[in-house]
Amino acid sequence: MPVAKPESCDSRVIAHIDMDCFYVQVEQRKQPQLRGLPTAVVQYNEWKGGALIAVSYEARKFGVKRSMRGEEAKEVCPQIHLVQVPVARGKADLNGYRNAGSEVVSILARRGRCERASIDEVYLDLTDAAETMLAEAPPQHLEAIDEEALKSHILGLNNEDGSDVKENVRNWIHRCNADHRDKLLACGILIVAELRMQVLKETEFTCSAGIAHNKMLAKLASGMNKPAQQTVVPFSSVQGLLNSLPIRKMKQLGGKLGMSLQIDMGVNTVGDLLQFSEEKLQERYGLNTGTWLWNIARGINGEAVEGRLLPKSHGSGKTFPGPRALKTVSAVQHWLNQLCEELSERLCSDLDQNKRIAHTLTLHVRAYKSSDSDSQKKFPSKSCPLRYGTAKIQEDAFNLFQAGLREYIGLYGGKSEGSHYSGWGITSLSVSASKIVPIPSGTCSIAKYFHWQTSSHFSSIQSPENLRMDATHLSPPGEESWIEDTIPGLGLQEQKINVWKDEDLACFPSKKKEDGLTEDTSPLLLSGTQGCLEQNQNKQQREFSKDESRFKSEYREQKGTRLNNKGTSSILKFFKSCNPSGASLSQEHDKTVQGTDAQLTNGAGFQSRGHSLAELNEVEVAEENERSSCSYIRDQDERRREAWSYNIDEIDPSVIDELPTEIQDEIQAWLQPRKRPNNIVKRGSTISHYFSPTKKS
DNA sequence: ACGGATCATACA
DNA sequence: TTGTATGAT
Repeated sequence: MPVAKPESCDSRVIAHIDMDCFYVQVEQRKQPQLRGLPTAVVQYNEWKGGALIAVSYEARKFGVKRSMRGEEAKEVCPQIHLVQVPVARGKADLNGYRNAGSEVVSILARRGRCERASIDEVYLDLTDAAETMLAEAPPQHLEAIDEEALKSHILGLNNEDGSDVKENVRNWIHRCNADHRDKLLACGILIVAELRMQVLKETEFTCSAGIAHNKMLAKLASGMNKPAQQTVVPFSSVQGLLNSLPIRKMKQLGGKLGMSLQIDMGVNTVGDLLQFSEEKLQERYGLNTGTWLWNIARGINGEAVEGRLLPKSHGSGKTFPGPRALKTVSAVQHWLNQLCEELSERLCSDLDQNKRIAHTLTLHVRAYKSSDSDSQKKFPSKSCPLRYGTAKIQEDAFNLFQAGLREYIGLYGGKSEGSHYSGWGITSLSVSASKIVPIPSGTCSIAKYFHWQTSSHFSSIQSPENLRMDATHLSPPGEESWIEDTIPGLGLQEQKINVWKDEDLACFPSKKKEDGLTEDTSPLLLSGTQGCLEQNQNKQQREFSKDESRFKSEYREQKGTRLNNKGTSSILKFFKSCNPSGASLSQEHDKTVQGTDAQLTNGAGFQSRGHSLAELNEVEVAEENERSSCSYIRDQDERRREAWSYNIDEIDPSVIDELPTEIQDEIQAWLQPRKRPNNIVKRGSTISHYFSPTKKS
């Protein structure tokens, strides 16, 4: 998560975009006659009308809530329209929503670094765009302010009784005596309003947004005025906002950690945290979490917006509640096959569209044992190298299950194979694919080279040195050759030639959006004049009094959580965001490579420092690939030093000042490493009980 | 023994 | 590296 005490003078412009009841909107776009009507999306219609997973704002007026059953919803709102989630292979199929989310992301990524935070949320770093606007076309001098921007909510802006709210907003934006931060936020208002209109125009979806100086505040703000509105958090209103904000409303504090703060420390609002010294918080919650909390209390949150448009893993799962628990191995096998089919399909799409390959297959199972003494035991997760091809994934997943089952049952749990009840039941199955890395673009020949030479693991192909050599001395392959050239590289996972049989190649190389699963995702221009956003001025204040007791009962038992920082590479992002061309969603990693030339022209001041920008970019490109392959984060700084071939400690400080600020920040971060080992825990302090009451110590 | 299906990330 | 746990939507 976070850490590192970031600069308290954080003048970034960060936006959090949140789609309004997204699944409902997707369904309403498919069935436009549902627009404006109370609607909910429901899955699994058979039991009590299914569970609601998204509710339109019209339906919310009637008291319909998420996590109601369909029948309950009908009771409070008889005229509600319930739309079922599509089902494929006996399970919910969310592909339509995923694809719709991608449409949105590809639009939002146009104006700055974009991080896909979930299927319907993104973070944007609009700092550069705002600074540019401020320099070239400052809002103060704008005669006309966009209507959508004027509808913004600005926290702390006092609207006197008779005053025209929009006029107040206009004045705030126009204010000439504003400090730099407020001026940047004013630019953010205009940019986000424009982006939201663009999203509406191109996708027919409305969204809400928060605009602030960091992710935490932007996220907080985006939920304050929904739907289809945006909220701004000026620096001057931060502390006032936090002082009365219930602790659980803060992201990451909605669970056990937040409950511990409340019960163990008497912290009810974020403001209450201010009483505690950083040391005190560290003492109780560890160095990283303690520092993070200390910062949060002050509205400080240095987490960077990651430039990531694609998910880092894919999963397919299903639950089998209560009576439907699976009790035979063959039933498990059947469902595993279904799940693996879906997963395989998605992996093929990812490979085809994004040129990425997953390397690890993981199986998660939830099970119960009826009689056994320790029915508390959990079914162990298992993972193995991922082999492409549906049949192989199915085979491997099943093997993982059997391995897990043996452990779970205990060394001797009757061998009731086949179809006899043996005391256990499976209540949840899921398969997932992770460690997804881009196919090294332009490294096909290098892949061959290392293929014979080393025992060839993919990661070795992607070490910075290798990539650098490649980028420097080799030319990119033809469009068609990458497949043959890359496949040998794939053989690195033990299996050899038969990895790609005919069967497997079926989905390749151009498995289009067939399957009928994905609705057509072609952006459609609005027919007619749908020009105005919905005017649902339902000014229901965010009630901060929800289900308070939910956790209190549960919280009697155990431990907490640790929040940590991770390394960031803003340098790469700096160059990325310098590239003005819109990010094609399907090629985000390609862009980092191909963008090299364009980036060369941007870096101006950099070259004079004795290192060609070409070198720098190659290194960064390599590291981008490496980072995506995860598990290298720890060594990143060391690698950087080696790659740059001089000691970071010897950098002349005066040189740093001339670099772009984003890079300055990064270098500062290197100079004073941010992540501290979290292992110092005092005995007898709250933390020990917080972390492991039930088990071994 | 229902909020279901996905995601991300930290820690041991 | 794998496996577990937490948290969010």
